[in-house]
Amino acid sequence: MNNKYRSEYCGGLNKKYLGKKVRLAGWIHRKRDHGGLIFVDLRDHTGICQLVFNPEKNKGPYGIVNGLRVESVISVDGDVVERSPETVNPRLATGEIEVSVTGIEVESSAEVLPFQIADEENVGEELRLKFRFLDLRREALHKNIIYRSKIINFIRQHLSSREFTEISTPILTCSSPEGARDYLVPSRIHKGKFYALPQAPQQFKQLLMISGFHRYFQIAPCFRDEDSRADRSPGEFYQLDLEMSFCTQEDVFSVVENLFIEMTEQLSDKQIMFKPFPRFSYEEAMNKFGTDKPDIRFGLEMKDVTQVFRNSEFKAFQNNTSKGKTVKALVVPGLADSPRSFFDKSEAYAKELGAGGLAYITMKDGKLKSPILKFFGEEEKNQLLSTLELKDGDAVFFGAGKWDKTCNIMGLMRTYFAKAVNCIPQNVMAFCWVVDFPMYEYNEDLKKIEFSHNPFSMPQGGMDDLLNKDPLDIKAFQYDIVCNGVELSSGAIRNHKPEIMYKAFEIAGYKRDEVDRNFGHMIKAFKYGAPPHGGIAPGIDRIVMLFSDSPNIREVIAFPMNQKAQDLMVGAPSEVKKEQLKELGIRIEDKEE
RNA sequence: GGGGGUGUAGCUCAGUUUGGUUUAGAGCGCCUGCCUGUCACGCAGGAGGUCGCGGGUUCGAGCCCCGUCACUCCCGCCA
Repeated sequence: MNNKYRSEYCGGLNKKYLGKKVRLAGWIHRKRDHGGLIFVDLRDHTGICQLVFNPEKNKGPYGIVNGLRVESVISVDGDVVERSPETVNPRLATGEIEVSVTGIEVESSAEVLPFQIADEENVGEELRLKFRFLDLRREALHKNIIYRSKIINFIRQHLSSREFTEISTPILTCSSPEGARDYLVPSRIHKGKFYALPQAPQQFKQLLMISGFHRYFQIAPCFRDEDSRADRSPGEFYQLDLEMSFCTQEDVFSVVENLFIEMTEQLSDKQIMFKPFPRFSYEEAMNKFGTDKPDIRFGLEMKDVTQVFRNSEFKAFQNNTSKGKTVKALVVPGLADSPRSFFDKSEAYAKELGAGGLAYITMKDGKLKSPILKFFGEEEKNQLLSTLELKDGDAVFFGAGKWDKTCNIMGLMRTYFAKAVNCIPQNVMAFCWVVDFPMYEYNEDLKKIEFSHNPFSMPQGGMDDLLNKDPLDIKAFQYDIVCNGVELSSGAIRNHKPEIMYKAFEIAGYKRDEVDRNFGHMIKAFKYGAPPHGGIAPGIDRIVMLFSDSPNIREVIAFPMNQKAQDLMVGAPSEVKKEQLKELGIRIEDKEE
């Protein structure tokens, strides 16, 4: 690094350099002009160092820096000198010394910036995205991107030393009928035909297992043309895609748990709440937490009280005790004394989520209190008390209706109350596995049975289950890993047996020739000797988000798109020249309503 | 496609409750001047506004009403 621009980095200077001549290069972070003396905080990627420009000692450099704005790029020569004790800045790593400048070279003089780099003040996202190269200079974002690099580097080293081979898979591939909307790329050579960008390297990684690669991973770009969320960037994102051959579900769990535990311990100061990671069946997760991505940093588990109201006079509950319906209770300590307005507000939120209402009972001085209590018989009250184990100060909220919808709503209320009573611990990682996902689900709109996840997952009972069980009761070797209520990934042990695959597709309404047409290359591959295999693909962006406590996925991506899948900096997507379209055989239809 | 929030100086915001203080304010930034120990330097002065856009109500609209656009959060969607 000793070249014409610099001999040292700004952040590395200290008393050891006293008396030495150094050359530094970087950005003018701040400038303090005292008339007869100018201080400059010079910033490079390692930190900040104070430069002093004194016109009595070196008139030239003083005059030049005097005319520069912040964020201009300079290279300076100077002497490292000790600061007098009263001028030491303990907040700066280099605060004991400063560089008395003897020469300066202006590499780039900066215009007035659209927003300030040195300030931490919030700037509107639109402007930040438009000037992303400036936003990336700011400490918060800069730090995140470096952290992301560290995480990815850790993953590479960890997996490479554990028999995993990193292999790239195609970006231009072919559209598949399942799943998300594809991004299409027109073919010039084959007019009217299209490549698709991969939604995930799913098929390729399975083919790699068939190719005998034992264990594969990749930091894989994935493309899905779906709408964004705070934790879901539009268009493109990255997965840690991994797959293992001759493995069971346990083997995958072991590798992934190990990875996340070591990553957390080595790259963060966060505590892992539960080791090994707890496991919940899909059904259990729904029943206790009302979601398939439970946040287990806090308790507040839901309890099922359907049986209590089987013969109740209270019809609002009794009507929801038949098959497929449920009555759920959520006990929240410390809310019994809340004002009426709190309960009203909570109910309003529940209704927003689609609940009919939000009945509640409070427990105070050993007595139950509630507007609905008069509808309950003595036996019901006793059963409730024993089921819910109510303590003084508790409030219990009820939800009743169809099982999945009610679980869902009460699950969201659980999070709502957790925030209300402020019982979510910070700086912890609560990982868990959700297992035993159903193989199929019933689509109410289309009145048909569909795959609930990946069609290539192995049904737990194999061919036997497919032949003999109610499809909706069949479980798959399909699992999710969840942390702090964020779904990091889905994974599965795959179905490597063609006959079971045809049968699985048949149940979802695909005829044999349809399967051959859409997935023929996969089936064919499975016929030439396929090892049992399985894997998982945690989202890199979400991992970095969790580790860096970022509220938003754009905070961990160097050049993200906005909510409408536009890159405001380069202006993508953009129109293209007529000639380009013509070459591709594409004509744009007039926009019409 | 649907629902919520936001939109006022280059940036971050106040002003909107209850329409009427004149020339719509503040901090930061910017420009000019002063300043040799600051580190968010300080001091003095100055420039900078289609109050997102369009329409309406009114004697009068940044403020009320309708529409629209942009950004954002959520639902749908994302095996």
